[in-house]
Amino acid sequence: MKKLSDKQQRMVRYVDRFLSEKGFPPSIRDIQRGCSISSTSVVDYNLNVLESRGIISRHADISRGIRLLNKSSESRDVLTVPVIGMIAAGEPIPVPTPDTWDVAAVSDTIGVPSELIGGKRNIYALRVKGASMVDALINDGDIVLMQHVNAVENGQMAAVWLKSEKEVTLKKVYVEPDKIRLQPANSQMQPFYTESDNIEIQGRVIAVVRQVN
Amino acid sequence: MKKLSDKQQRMVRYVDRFLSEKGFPPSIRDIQRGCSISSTSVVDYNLNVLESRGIISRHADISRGIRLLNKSSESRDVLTVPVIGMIAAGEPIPVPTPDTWDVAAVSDTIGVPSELIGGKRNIYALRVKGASMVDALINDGDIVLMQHVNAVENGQMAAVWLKSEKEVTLKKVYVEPDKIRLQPANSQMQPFYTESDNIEIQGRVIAVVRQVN
DNA sequence: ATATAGTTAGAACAGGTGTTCTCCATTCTC
DNA sequence: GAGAATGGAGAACACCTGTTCTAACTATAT
Repeated sequence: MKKLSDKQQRMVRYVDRFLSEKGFPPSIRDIQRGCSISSTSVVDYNLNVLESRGIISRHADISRGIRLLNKSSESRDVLTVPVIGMIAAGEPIPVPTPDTWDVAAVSDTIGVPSELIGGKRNIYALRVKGASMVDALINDGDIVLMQHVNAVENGQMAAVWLKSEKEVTLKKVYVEPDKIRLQPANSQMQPFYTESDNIEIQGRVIAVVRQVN
Repeated sequence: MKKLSDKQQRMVRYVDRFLSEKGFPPSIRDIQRGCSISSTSVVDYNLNVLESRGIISRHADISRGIRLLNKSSESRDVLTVPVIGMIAAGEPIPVPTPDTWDVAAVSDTIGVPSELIGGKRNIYALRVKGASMVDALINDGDIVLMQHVNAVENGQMAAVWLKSEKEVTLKKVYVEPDKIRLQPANSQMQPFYTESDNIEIQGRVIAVVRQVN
């Protein structure tokens, strides 16, 4: 990939700054003035070069129809997800209540890029306590992003409450004839089988975030 | 505060959707068509109402000069981190170059809440390929946030290149008399010892992000 | 009913803005 | 040096688009 000319780099920076300061893209004549370019056709020419390199996208005949690509362009905002409690092997996980969504009632929150959540609803977070989830490749202190659901599709990772064992575990859930197969995320580990009426789906695992040290 | 009319609510939703889908604001005639409004002057009229209520801001005589206000307060900062390659057991990890930070050169990026990074510099991301890192509780497909450094403090998790084994591994690094101890994150696993001149620190692990399913 | 504020319709105007055309300058290749 | 490739200048055109004007239509209160 050939390097961008000095002028083209200035233009990209200008568009970026303009966009974040004003909230809408610059017109060609804005770029012309902002980058001290003598003619609109020069701007047009270089914008076409930038588009052919996939750095921006343009929309013909649309004012300010410039868009910076490569910028995780879609909803690059952070959602604030409440960390409503701990998850450990020996106890059921906390369940979100209407109260939980009150800003005041939650002591801890975590910022999450909205792309990780992808529009899902009923999202909350739990902090993992203890090393009982290592077979799900989840460590002590990790944050698990959960979606509050009562059932999951085959193969989805879920927080499962084992009634007779009085234990919660994070496993991929497969419904098989007459029984349930709980498969650890670590494929080197053995699956676990149990009766369908021994389990209770407490939530679906959306993502795991671990901050090291 | 008086309630917004049905039409005004539709307009706000339309602007929001348009903005996140296209990356630039709609024109008045876009809104007119999108909300099935009969006249541009009606759009103009209601936009003025919305502006006087502080819901949007407009810029006179500027095409598509509409901006949604309440969004800025919610979107805390996300850093866009380049995903510059893969990390696998058998090969050295890609190292960031000045080129890598070029907007054009990076194909993939990930949004990360700035709190995860905490002001650190030289951050990049790698996608994990293969299951060779399970003893670091890292799965195939996980994203590893790295900091480009040449040395780490005792006990910090690092990407270590083992020269004689020709292998990269993610371990906690401890300097001991005459040798180096590489400790897996999974405390149930055994540490690995090697000579100090057999290793090369390629970067420090900042965080791990796993998106499930 | 009358008045008033709020809202809508339709059209036209004027400036903003993307586009394009022609000519020119520089650099590189052969 | 001829020619191609790249980049630039200036102007003009045509459409996009914000704005404005007039007239009419609701709704509510007087």
